Amino acid sequence: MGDLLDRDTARTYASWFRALADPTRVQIVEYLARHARPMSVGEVVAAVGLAQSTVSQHLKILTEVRFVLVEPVGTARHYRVNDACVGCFPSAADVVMGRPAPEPNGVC
Amino acid sequence: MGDLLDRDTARTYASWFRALADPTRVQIVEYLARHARPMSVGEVVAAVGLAQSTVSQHLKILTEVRFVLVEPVGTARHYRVNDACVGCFPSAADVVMGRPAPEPNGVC
DNA sequence: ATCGTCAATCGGCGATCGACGATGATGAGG
DNA sequence: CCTCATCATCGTCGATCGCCGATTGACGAT
Repeated sequence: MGDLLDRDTARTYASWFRALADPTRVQIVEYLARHARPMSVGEVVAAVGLAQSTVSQHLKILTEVRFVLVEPVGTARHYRVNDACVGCFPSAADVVMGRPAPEPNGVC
Repeated sequence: MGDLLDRDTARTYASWFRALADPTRVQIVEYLARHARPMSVGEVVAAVGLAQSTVSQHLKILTEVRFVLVEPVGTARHYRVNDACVGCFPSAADVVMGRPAPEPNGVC
């Protein structure tokens, strides 16, 4: 076992990339980004044509890494892309250079 | 069913991100990158401390998107990071802007 | 030709994923 | 208070994942 990147750092990187490792989530993110205004779950459901519970799960995964932000509005919840994260989202170059992964919990 | 990013484009993006969506693969890529010279499977096995078959599987996934290149050398096979792909690897900004995903099969 | 080495592939196992329907929680409006 | 609307959560199912040991295949050396 030679010298490797810290397992924790690798895990953090993996969790970032995993957020976009599903085609439906890619579509959801692009959809949220194109319509600049925050969108409700129902709108996303209508867009992707999957069950509401499925969309809710995907949005949960995206918000867990703070790549998507949520704000309660009445009985609805509005989701939008975290513009700060668009820039800080790890790149392949970050991995190759062994840079510390951006912490999803902290400020991006 | 509103206007969405093409499913194929989304799938291609997802396959890119999936390559780095596992901590072991992140470690392997960083390991290959740091030791600039092409490395054999056995060296990677010794580094990560997993079974040879497991490492072989990970390397297969990484080479399928051409993010890692392989070259047969005698009975061994040498793996290295595809430097061209380090720059072309899709970013979160690419997804947000709905840009066409780089084709893993073509020239990066 | 045979043996040893290196790595890909196969089959299996437990864990996780993506999808669904059903249920539960919360807030707005009558 | 009750109802409706919106969304999260739960339980389940089949598919895939990550890992392993064992086998197979390809090559170099004896």
